Amino acid sequence: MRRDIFQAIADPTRRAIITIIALQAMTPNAIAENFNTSRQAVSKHLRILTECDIVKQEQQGREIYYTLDIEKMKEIDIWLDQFRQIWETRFNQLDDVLSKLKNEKNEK
Amino acid sequence: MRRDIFQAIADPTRRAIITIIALQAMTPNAIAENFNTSRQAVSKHLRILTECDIVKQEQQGREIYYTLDIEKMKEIDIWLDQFRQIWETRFNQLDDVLSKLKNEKNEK
DNA sequence: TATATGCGCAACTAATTGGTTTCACAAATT
DNA sequence: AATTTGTGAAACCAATTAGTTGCGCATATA
Repeated sequence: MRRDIFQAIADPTRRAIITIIALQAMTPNAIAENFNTSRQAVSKHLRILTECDIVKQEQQGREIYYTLDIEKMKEIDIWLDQFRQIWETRFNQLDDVLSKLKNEKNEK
Repeated sequence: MRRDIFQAIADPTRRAIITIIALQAMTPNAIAENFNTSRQAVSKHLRILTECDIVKQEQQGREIYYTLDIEKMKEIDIWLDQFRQIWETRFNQLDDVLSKLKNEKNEK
């Protein structure tokens, strides 16, 4: 089974869970109450997120609090870098076009 | 079937295809030659990427050139914004700690 | 005109997914 | 001590996935 950050964020329910536990630690029950899913379904997603190694858990009595390991999100950011380079290149090209137009105007 | 950008980048083969056609337009055959996959497998991935609406195609005779619609990648970037806010907050908190330490030093 | 090439697509397969129902167990509450 | 609550996990299911093989069709080449 593929267990990486891209697999983790592929499912919309999982993305919602990620968004919630990014801000505060939460129990599976509390997460399930936040949107239309059963506790068990949330539990399964949390298991997958754990296997993807992007959540931390802390036991308090019989409750287990899950939080997102936010730093792990940077891996996606890093993958996006390759496009950012192109975005910037295009921007620079647009910049070139603009300065050319400016020069042509000045030369008149 | 879920057909969004997150589904598009969930598969590693698809991520490789995305990376290749981000830089230059390519035919399915040419893409397949670049890594260990059959032409048909690539074709199926291109179909999914098309359904996810992140590729453009241009027919030239019997060849079809596929390119990435790079702008669509920004959707991922936008989703990451929520974490970027937290990253920055943490950075600012670290900043606060540092300036406090500095002040304490000065007070001695 | 006959053959080779590039492609999409349908049919099939094994594996994976996302969900449910049911259970067991530990911790809290009565 | 009995009951309720919070949880993980197993068994099951329908749907989806990622790949293969084989086909048909249009375009290029001989």
